[in-house]
Amino acid sequence: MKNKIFAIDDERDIQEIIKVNLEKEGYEVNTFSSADLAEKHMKKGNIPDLIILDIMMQGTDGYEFCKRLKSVKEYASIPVMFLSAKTEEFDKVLGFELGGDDYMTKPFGVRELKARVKAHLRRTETLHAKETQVLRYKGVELYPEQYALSIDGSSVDLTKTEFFILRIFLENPGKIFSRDNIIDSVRGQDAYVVDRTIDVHIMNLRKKLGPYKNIIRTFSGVGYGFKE
Amino acid sequence: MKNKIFAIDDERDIQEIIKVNLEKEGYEVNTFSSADLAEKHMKKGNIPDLIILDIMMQGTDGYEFCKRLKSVKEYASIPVMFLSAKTEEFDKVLGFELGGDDYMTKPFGVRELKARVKAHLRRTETLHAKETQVLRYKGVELYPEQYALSIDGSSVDLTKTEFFILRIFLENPGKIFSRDNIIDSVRGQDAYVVDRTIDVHIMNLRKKLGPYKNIIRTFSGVGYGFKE
DNA sequence: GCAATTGTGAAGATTTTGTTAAAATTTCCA
DNA sequence: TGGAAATTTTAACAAAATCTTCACAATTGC
Repeated sequence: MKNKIFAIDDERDIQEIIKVNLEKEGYEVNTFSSADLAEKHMKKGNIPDLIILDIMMQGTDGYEFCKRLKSVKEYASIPVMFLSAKTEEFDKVLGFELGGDDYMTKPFGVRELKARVKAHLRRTETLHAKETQVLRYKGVELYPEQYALSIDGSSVDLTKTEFFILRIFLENPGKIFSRDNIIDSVRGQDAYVVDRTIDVHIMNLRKKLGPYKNIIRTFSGVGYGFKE
Repeated sequence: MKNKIFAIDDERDIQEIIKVNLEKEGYEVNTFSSADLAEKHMKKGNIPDLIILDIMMQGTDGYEFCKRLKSVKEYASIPVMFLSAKTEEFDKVLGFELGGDDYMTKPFGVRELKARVKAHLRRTETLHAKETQVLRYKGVELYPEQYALSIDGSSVDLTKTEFFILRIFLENPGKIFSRDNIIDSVRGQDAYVVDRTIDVHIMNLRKKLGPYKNIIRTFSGVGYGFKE
């Protein structure tokens, strides 16, 4: 999923440079000419993954906005990169003191900006919990990451081959696979086995599927498939 | 608890400036004149919370060191701040590409350095808190900060390799790791060992797990994993 | 009904893993 | 720094798990 970035700066040119370049990197970029506008947008439930923030602006200035942001638990973990014409060390230190995560000075290099943005997002993405994928049909659940099958909640062990066969079925409901198709996707293109071998795997799979054994259907003369 | 910082730079003066100023802030600072020395220290179990890294050095240079660090799961989350006389945008971008988290150019302002260090530690501390937590499953308790394992209350010594393997299992319950996955997270990306080597580590681990040896399950043709 | 196709149990072949001991490497300590 | 101890890695073989085949029974489709 695309990472969302807010660029808050009262100069249209800067907004454009940031937007164009970061979108080229595959980010979704929203630009705002003031912190107040950005804040309004966030209150509507539009939460960015990173904020690029000018300091001197009409209305709420960057420092103030950052400080406010970091005091709200929901927003505190969003990285804030200051981007300002203020080059004094004092200004930078203040930015960090108020909770900022980075500080770049104008004029800035686009490539450095992109690199820094990427670095911050890299660091935060581990925080975002990864959800495990599941292939499900009724009480049958297959967890690709875990090579595991659960039938009505209780787990069943599969062999590697059984796992791959069941997976191509669940990934392609309705599709019928010939025995060649099946063995190809499980063992690679140039593996040859006797047809009866696949039948045996199917049989073993059906045994393990218990009450759901009929989700694997036989199409005489054609092959096997999963059909609801 | 004090945050530990490694400052790696071949100039004694720089080392001193960093050490003195950051210690004033309450950090524990270790200085090294080469990345190789720092790495040796880390292998002994001395893990910093942040690394300040020069680029041009004798032996392994900063870029190379950073890249290697980020490829080892154990070290990947440690923030790396480059501190270099190389001011070209290209150099900065490269630093970030290799997994760096920040880049300051020499000469640098001490106050800005302190502010940036603080910002990085602020960001990682929540993550870090989780990392030093005890990993527990039934009577098995793993203490990440001391390579120690306790089984039903009595402590068992683990070797470093055993510790890391057990840890990735306990951190990812249900997930299955191939032998390559395992050795990669323990030794870094481009380490090659024979498959049977991992089996031996697993066997030794199981012996030490005593009554809980079966929490490490074998998935034939796939790898190993921890499953409740 | 009959030929073709599929289901099934068990035996055999193959692959994968477990285990031991010894070699190579690293770490530790005097 | 040298050498002992600890650790990691490897090789060789045993054991286990998995896959494949075969023979024949059961089923399907015309």
